[in-house]
Amino acid sequence: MVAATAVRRVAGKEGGAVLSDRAYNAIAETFRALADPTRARIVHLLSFGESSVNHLAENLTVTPSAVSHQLRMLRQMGLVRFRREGQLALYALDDPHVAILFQEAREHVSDYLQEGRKSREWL
Amino acid sequence: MVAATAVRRVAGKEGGAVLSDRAYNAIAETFRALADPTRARIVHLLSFGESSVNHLAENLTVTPSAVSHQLRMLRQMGLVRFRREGQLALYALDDPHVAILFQEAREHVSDYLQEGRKSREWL
DNA sequence: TGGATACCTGAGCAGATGCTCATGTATTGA
DNA sequence: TCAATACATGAGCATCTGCTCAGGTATCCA
Repeated sequence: MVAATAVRRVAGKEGGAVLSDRAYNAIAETFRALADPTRARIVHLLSFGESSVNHLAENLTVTPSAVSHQLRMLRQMGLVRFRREGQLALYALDDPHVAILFQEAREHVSDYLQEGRKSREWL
Repeated sequence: MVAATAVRRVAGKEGGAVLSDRAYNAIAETFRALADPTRARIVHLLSFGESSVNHLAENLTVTPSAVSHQLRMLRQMGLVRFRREGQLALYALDDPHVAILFQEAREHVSDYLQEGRKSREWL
């Protein structure tokens, strides 16, 4: 019963309240969108600006088909939006939180590795 | 070739550089740790303070075994740490980035739903 | 109109995931 | 020492994921 008092104060509005199942599902879904190396790379590339499907595919060394599938998922999860320009489909990040999430995870990984639990030569 | 110039400037240190495969894998792994409703709830509960396995299990309405399995994963991924106190294993978040990540995802979901693309009665 | 380019999408498959069940280990108190 | 409590963990299974492959749609240009 260690954190019981904190957990039990189901406060009003923002703050220390336990959320609904639906909220946790939506939050987990957001993380799931970024929980794959290919999608993480897509999001990172898009943080530099909008990009076409083939351009992403070339940079990621994966087939345009695979990228298209992943972009569809990212679209459905509300992380990216796209517009057409001629034959091109130009994708971009949908809101600032997405880039912040990526940056925050990157810093967590950096801190984690700095504690000497793993090698760090890739940073 | 829309975002090509931005992508190509493989800047020094922090900034607009493309990361290594290992970096993207580690970042994706961090998101994967939070990409399940049960684990998202565990992390949210732990953001209020440390907690025992059984206490988490009761609050999440899942078996202690399932919680223990998930905690093991969160431990291996560096999101939580634990200490023993008698028979209890008390778990806590390992670094501030974890709580920030959760909060940022929560805000993303909130913004996303505010745009009227889905219902919002759970917030 | 017809071909080329750019992208989308359904089917299917190998591998990963999250749970339950059964069992093992560590700490406490009688 | 022995039972009880609190966790940990391996095995097994239903389900999900991410990819490839094959085909489909939309736009441009000759």
